[in-house]
Amino acid sequence: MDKTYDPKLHEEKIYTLWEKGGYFTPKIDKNKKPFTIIMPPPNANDPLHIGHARFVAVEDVLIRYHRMKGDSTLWLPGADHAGIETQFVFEKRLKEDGKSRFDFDQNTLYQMIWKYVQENKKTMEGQLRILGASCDWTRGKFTLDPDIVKIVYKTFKKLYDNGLVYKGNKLVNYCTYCGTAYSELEVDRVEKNIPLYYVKYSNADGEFITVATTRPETIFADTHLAVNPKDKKRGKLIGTKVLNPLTNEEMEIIGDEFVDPEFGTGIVKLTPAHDFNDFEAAQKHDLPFIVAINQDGKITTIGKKYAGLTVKKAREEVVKDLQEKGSIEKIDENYKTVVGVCYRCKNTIEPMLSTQWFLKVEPLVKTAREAVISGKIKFAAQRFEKTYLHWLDILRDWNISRQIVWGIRMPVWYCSACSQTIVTDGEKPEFCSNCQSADLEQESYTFDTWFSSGQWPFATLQTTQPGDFEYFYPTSVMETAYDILPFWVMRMIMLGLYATGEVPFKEVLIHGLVRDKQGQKISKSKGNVIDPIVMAEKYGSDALRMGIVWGALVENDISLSEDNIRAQRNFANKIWNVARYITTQSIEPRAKSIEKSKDTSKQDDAWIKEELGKTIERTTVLLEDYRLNEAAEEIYDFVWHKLADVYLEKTKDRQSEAQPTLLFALQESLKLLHPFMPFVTETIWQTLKETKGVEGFFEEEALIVAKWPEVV
RNA sequence: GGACAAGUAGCUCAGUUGGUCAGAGCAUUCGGCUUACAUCCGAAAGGUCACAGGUUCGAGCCCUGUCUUGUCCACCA
Repeated sequence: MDKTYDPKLHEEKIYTLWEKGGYFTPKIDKNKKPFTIIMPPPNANDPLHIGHARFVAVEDVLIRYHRMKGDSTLWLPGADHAGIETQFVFEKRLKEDGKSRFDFDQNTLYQMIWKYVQENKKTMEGQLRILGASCDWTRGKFTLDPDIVKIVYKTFKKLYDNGLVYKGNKLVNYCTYCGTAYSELEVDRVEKNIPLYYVKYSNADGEFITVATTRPETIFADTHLAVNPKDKKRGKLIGTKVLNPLTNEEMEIIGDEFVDPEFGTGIVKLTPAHDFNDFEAAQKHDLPFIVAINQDGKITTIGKKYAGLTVKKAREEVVKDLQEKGSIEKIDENYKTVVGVCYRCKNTIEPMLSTQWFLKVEPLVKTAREAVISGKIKFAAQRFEKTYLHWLDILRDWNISRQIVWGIRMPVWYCSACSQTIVTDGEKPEFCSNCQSADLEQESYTFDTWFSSGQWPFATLQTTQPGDFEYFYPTSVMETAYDILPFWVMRMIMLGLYATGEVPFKEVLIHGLVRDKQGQKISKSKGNVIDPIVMAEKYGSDALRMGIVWGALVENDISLSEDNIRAQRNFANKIWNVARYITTQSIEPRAKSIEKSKDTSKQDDAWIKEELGKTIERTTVLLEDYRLNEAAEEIYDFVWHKLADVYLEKTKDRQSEAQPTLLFALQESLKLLHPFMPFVTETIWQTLKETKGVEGFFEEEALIVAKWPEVV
């Protein structure tokens, strides 16, 4: 054994040993308990980042622990095509080459992205191996695998047939830069300083009222104003008419309680096609929906002289014109308001009237709520239960269609002859079910990525091996970051329950974010990125993983510093040297040894065994409780400060006699530490197996499948 | 405007139902190249556990209020 442990010499070999040994692939055994984690499939558009390393660290600990406990343990890996995310990344690359997505047709673009994603997927899987993920590659799935897609289609058809999916022309959150509609979850709210314009609206008699608005550029499309009917001052305006300051068309003032008399001037201009409040009010009062802004973010032809201008430009022009007419009473330049921006490109989201596919969430929300309240699904950290229920409360019908290329195209066909809509489970119908025409065209929209990944737990297990679904579903733990709780966890629960009648997982373990040394969020722009692969190469995967787990409770954010990782590298070296000492030192009594009393020796032996027992007991309890950081500290403390610092030192002059105890303590320590630091522990195990003089120890063929220690 | 966290040694964090709970790692100081490891060993220093009340025989741990920080939610033009 070398003087220091060098991860580079061992990690790759050890991983190959595991993978070739088939240890990651569980056998379905009715006499054993299954333990299943479906890996949150990393996006196949970028290399892994430090956040991925955290889920690997946490999930692999659980997986290896359960495997050693003897459960039929499945960790199912995957890759996510990550719809808009990937297209966004890919378009950036196109832009670097001076191209855009509009230079290609739908199929060509799809093929190009496909190729790009396949390469990334390979990289990503290689990185998971570097990190030591003991997942079952024979069951690996990709979200665009044909059999997965088939299941997504099936679920969609079922939802459609049950009346839970509908196509509707509604107000949606539309990003004119990404060129697609989103659900409300993809909209970020940011506070912006936007001027509030006070615009005068005159009536035929020359009297005027003032309306406050942040969006003067849509004034030409407005047909109504609104006040609160309970508003004593302005209620009497209801039914009266004023003139549109831009078009001079008559506008009626209606009454609706959504208007806050205290805000602005207590009078609101209604733009039903571009504002959620106004949309609702317009539906109630049967008002017209006039589209003022196109999906390309420019003013429509209705805007006449403003037509074709961007929203920003149009606003300037309109304000200028209104000012010339003397219609602007004042401008509050310091007004701050919250506007929706695209979570991806950060540009302003335009509420737009658009025909999209929606999922009725109400019945799904009901069962999803029930599953958690009844305890069928538990959150390891209870506080997230509240967050989850809150999300369910505010959920609206889910827009599941996206106007992007990269994704699963919706299995919907339109008849060119009679415009019949036909939904299938994937196959193109031969004829129109209504008029028998064969002239059918497929919907160009793709599914929201989360619609398919929401089906991931059952879709994967239904397409891996026969019997998998029956045996491994519902899965044991869903371990993922808190920022995708509403996007993913909530949807998996809703869709899992709908499609299978069972919960997709019994427990949700939420982990926090990885931050930098100062607790700052990690981002490329801040330049504080920690590359997990670089860290693994520098200090070893074990050190990285232990460093991550060590930091804080799983559910809390951790501040990761290189110091932290280095400390764990040192620890890996420590246990390596303990093994080195025990097996390579002369076990003959030292010349200068002092005779110790039998009693003292016995006491020392009993002490280390007792400490070991306590460590095993505590570690096991802590692991069951997902308190990985404490479990890690427990083992660290035993190995370093009890076994090495104390017992090993105390027995130096009687090593021969203490050898069985030393070997036993080392063996059990390796087992305890293995889930956290799999490479160094397995390396030692494999080395010691070959070593003479350790008969009766390290007998299992590999540590990864050695039996978890029990207290004797 | 709500919700949820967190405020404990210089730094990053543990402290599970109130009674060796005042801890760990890193950093610091002092002394050691002791034949497993200098990626090391030995020793030390360092906190009125945000603040103010309260419950209790006893409170970082429970209750009330305040302050600070962070995150999330929210259709007020």
